[in-house]
Amino acid sequence: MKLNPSPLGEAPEKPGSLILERFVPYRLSVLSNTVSRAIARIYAQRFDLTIPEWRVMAQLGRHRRLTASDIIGLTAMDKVRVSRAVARLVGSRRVEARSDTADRRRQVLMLTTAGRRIYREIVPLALERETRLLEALDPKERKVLDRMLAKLQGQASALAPAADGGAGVPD
Amino acid sequence: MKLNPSPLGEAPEKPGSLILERFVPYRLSVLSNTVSRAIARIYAQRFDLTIPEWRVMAQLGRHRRLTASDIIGLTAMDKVRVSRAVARLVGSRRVEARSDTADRRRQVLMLTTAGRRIYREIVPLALERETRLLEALDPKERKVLDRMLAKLQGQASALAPAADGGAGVPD
DNA sequence: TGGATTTAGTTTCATCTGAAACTAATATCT
DNA sequence: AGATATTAGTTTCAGATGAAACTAAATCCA
Repeated sequence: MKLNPSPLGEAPEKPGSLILERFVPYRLSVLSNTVSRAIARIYAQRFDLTIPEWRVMAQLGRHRRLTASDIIGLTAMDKVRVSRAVARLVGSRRVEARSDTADRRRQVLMLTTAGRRIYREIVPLALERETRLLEALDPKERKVLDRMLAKLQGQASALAPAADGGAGVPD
Repeated sequence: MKLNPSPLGEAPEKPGSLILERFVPYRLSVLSNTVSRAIARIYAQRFDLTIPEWRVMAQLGRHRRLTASDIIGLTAMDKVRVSRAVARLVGSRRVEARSDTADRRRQVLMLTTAGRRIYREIVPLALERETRLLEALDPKERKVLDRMLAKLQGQASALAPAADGGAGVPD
């Protein structure tokens, strides 16, 4: 492994040349994968949960009753993923789906008792992982990170072509 | 879209509760996906390249001649991905693979003339995307981001269980 | 030397993904 | 009301993915 000095602000080797190891989109991807993988392992091993399932549970843990559409809006997942995650969670009796009498296309989702128990078990594990990750930073850096994540997400969504909700083209 | 104030450093709603939208691993994942997607679109549409293929080309663009193992070491991709990316690149005549006479398990890879032409075409596009993404930050923030990415990657690798080679434990 | 181990890279297999097509129900328009 | 358009959610299909098994070549070691 060789060190890779010369950060973003510094002069790159040659302007107009590309060094993957310093390319921010690449680094973000590698970091995000490493982190996700570490976390997914907990969910999968101990609870037989995928990340999309966990995201659904996390939202239901906070909001009590939501439709699939609500969850799509809240989690940046597409409807296929949500649909599948919900199906599995219903299958494993962690989520209950009641079809809404007012609008029978919709289903109102809630954690079951078992689901809630698992949710309460996972939350501290997840928070602990996050804490350990952020231990690498000092408190000031953590605040900066927070702000930067927000800014970058905004910029990235702006660059992204028409994908999810976003500001996209209205029709 | 609703605003999501109350950053990392701030008091969370309730200590011990988890708000996905503020959970750093989640935010990293969403951000990385948004960015990757925006970039992948360029590669795919204009050049019929996947991200793994682009990463291979990027390394060959810089290092001229590499084996698949070298690329694995350089890109945080596993050997399956590299193998497949290389196979496709050879198929599309963008990379040439010469089996190494000294060690016939190995193949030395290099960009073909066509590969190099495409590489030179992509580099400025990729850099331009990165620049636009980072426009959201001021120069100071960019430097901080660079440092943080490095720190977080280090920490994440440490947390990650035995996965890839990585910097792992030096032994 | 020759068997056991390691290394380089490929293939298999069982999932995961998402775009697009689809179904069912509601809302809108005339 | 009845046709048309939207919305909620599911299914299909064609890849992408990675762990594990596999092949082939090189290295180790007794």
